[in-house]
Amino acid sequence: MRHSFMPDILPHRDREINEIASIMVPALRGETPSNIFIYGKTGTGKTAVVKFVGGELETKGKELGKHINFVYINCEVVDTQYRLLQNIANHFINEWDERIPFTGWPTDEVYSKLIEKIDRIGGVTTVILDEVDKLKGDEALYNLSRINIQLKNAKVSIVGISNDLKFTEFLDPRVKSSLGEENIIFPPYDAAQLQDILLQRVEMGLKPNSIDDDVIPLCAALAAQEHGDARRALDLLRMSAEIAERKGLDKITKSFVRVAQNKIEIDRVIEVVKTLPTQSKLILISILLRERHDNKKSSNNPINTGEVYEIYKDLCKKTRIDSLTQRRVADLISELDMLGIITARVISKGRYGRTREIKLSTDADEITRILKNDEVYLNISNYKINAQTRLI
DNA sequence: CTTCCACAGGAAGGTCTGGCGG
DNA sequence: CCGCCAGACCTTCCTGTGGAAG
Repeated sequence: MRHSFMPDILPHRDREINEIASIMVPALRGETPSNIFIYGKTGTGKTAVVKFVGGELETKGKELGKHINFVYINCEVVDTQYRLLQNIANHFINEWDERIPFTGWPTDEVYSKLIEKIDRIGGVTTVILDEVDKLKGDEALYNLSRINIQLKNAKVSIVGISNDLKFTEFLDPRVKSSLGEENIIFPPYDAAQLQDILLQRVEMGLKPNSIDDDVIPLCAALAAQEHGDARRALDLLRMSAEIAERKGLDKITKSFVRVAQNKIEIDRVIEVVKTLPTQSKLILISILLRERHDNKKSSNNPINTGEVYEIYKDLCKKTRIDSLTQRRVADLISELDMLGIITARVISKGRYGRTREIKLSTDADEITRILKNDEVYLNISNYKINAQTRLI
């Protein structure tokens, strides 16, 4: 039930599979397929579909005695030109071949070695670049897209996968046109489709009758809200199952899904808060202090940018950390908003100006717990805010 | 209808770091 | 080892603005 598991049947992706297959199929005749660019949000099945089609073509190729190779590279891991070339080259390793070291060679030498290797093997090689947007610099893409010019005996095509629709906008135009010969967009799954995906996995992974009827619709609905992320849907189901198992129960119920959803959310917040840079932490703590002060008085006046900045400045003074300008702090507040740990909405108070209304989007106690052992927080935790929103 | 608050948020430019080619 | 450059991170300066109050 892990999302990394790849089933033989990918529900609701027939159109995409056919489309990609029909673009790639010239490879079976030894021709170069067009380069493809694939877009889609996380958990829309991009990687699964491409790997699936790749696998099918590879076996078909073997039947027909054609050389068809697929090289899968995740650019988040392999993010420089050198390592990209090295990785592709080392994919075609065999016992009499030398391995290209992970550092030390000039880049062009790796490049020519790669050409030599691909040429010797011949046939059609498809390089799949997952998360291409993570690749540093477009030189690598440029070189790779022109590799065919130097090949005598082999063909190379490229499949780029990205979840950033705007990725190509700031790409070298030459790379853009050569990579974007074919564009495919993976739409998000809707709730009904997610249900089918979950049902398929349930059949494979769970005993019959171990699941309440309303569990799958709930998982699907929650994941559909999360831009139709199948990965999220599977995670929810798997975690609910694990929770049930840990409790020694043999039936998954709706309430476990809620717990799982909550846990996923908290885990995310923990991860984000822990890795926040010092200044952002201070800002978050300022909001936290202010919110706590507010609750105590049970007066519920909203927090705005100016207030946060005042508290923040006080905190900086007390901890002898250089304070940033309000302009910068405003940006950091937007950043916290984007990370989903606070919500900051622009409102107008008429005569009394325009500002952003800031709220923690996670429970204040939860955040306090996360920060409990934090170095920055420890120096501050004993401060409170008085009626004039000054730090005491 | 006008005023005017308390910022939002764009533009441009400075500083620092880290990677890279020579 | 050095100079160069991109990109992250900030500052300074700025213009723009929703809507309650007058």
